[in-house]
Amino acid sequence: MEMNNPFTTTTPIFQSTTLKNSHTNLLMNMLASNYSDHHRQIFLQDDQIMINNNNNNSYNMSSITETPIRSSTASTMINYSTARDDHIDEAKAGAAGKIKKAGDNNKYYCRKPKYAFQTRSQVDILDDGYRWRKYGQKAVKNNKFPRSYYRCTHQGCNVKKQIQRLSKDESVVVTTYEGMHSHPIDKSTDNFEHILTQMQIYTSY
DNA sequence: CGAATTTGACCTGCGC
DNA sequence: GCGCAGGTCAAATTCG
Repeated sequence: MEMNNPFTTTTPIFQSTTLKNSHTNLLMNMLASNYSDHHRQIFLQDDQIMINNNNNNSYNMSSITETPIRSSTASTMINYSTARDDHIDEAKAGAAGKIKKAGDNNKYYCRKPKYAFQTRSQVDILDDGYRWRKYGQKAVKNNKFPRSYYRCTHQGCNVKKQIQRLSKDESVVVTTYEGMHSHPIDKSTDNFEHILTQMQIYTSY
């Protein structure tokens, strides 16, 4: 399963508006200019996401095992991680890019990219150009705000995202995407500047 | 009336 | 096994 690593795209932010097939990548590129480990650390503490700093391919079963990359030049995008895919790949057990199934060394799940970024925003739902349907909402431990779960409505595209507001800083919204869209963006990108006005990139601390 | 959301039930992994 | 936490399902409800 070939996956696009979003961080490998180095297109400058404002030239990348031509990347109409992935508005998410656009946002990530936009954020890819002001990264610090400190940001990531803050996020990890707030959201209690475990991170695998050793990058030693010892992935957990958990869908939130992290594989940080480009630690010196990445972005306010918080992390890049792997999520368990739906189907099991038994043919390539042990190969890079697979997650070992717990309790069964012969079964490996495929990996999907999973990444998050945080923005300062008055509204929870930022218009990223794709169409989403909400399918769940859960209370989160140690957070007074609920987490909302969305799926891309495009047929055959099972990209998901989660949105939650931080308890410790109510102005910060964390959006986590899982998977890569397999189709063009659903909406015009004309409103991209409107997105920018919704967001204030997290540059303090 | 069809589509989207709400929301409690249900499922799974994990730690004890 | 049991309880907790996070994630998903799906019937009921609301929305456009």
